[in-house]
Amino acid sequence: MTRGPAKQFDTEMALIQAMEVFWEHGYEAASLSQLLARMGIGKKSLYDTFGNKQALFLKALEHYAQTMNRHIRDRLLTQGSPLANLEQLLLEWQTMHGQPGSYGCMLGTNIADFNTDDGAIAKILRGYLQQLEDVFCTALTQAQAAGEVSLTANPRDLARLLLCTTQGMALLGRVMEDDTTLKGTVAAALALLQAR
Amino acid sequence: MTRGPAKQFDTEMALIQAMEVFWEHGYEAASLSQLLARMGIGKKSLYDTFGNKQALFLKALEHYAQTMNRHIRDRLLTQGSPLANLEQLLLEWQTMHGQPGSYGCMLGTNIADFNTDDGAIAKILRGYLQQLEDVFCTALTQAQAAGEVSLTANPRDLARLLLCTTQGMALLGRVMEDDTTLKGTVAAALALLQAR
DNA sequence: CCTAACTTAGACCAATCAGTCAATCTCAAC
DNA sequence: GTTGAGATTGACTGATTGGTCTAAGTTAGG
Repeated sequence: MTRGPAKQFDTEMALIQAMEVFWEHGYEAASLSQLLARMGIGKKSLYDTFGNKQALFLKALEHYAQTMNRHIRDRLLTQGSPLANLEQLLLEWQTMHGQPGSYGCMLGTNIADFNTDDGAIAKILRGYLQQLEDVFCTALTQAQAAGEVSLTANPRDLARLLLCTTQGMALLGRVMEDDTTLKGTVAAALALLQAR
Repeated sequence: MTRGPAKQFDTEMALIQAMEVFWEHGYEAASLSQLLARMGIGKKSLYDTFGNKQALFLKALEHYAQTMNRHIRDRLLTQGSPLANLEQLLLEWQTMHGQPGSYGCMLGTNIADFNTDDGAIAKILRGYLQQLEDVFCTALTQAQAAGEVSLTANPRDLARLLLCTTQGMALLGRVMEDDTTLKGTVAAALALLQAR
């Protein structure tokens, strides 16, 4: 089939390294030199393999979103009490983004770089956020069915609230010194959800 | 006292223009050319008047934070029902950040550019966010005193939840096409606060 | 073995970045 | 009116940006 030598690097591994740089710094602030250094490959290899910076970013973003959304879906839509699953997820989110050196959520971090005007990429970001909202909504509906959340609450709106809150948590986690803010946030959210 | 001609531009006006650019694009992405164009002044004038890009940003950030924090304080800690005041504020926030072309909150937008490692600026951002949390906490305590919010709720944690949620709203407003997400978020938040 | 397809390293490109400086201009104080 | 401090303009700096391209190296297929 193909002639010549094989690639000297693992494509998927390099993509993950690139994802980490974009995650940490955002699209604009992630320079090619940083990307190349972390990926451990040459400039030409990057352009031959991934196209250009934006194409690489899109692949990295897709990898991040699919991984995270699947993880959250698995955590929420599993056996056991829906509300307890949600509680587990929020506590995990609090721990993950509350520790120093947290980079927040890659979706949120990059929203600043691609506002509504950048049609294409903004649309992709919206899609992933919508997926997240849908998972939350499904979980909340199940919690209502299980009698764990009041039936008077609108699960769709509640899911939107959860989306905003979790994104805000990830964002603030980037700048906060300790996990006080996030711990309080999760405690209050759980208290509100459980009280009826 | 001073000799020579007066400045040909209004310093405070120029600062506000600069603030808008930083607000829209964030610190890193706001280029000097954009700043100069919007401020309508020459490069030398900028450096003579404000120091450098970072000093200009700090002044712009301070102006933004003081204006916004004072506005929110005025809205919340005024006469009338504390909970109704909070409701008014959330609806205003929803309207402001739900419309297309919204730039979100300047604090949140710039968190991505200055993570915990950038000690000085991160500290300033934390300070302004803390002020916001404190105002929320005071308002919630008043709402409890007025019997509008359950006494079992922890006002400090509730304030932290409000902080994360409002920052998340401003962030998502940057990328969302319509105000559906934000409207739902506010509706759910108000329902949870009022239910009791 | 030998060649052609493929990869790689690094020189190179124009554009832009933040920031500086010298020359010019303007006007208030004396 | 003269003078000189302050303001303005635009050319200029070195570094860095994302991206291209040439030349050399490597290895599989015939």
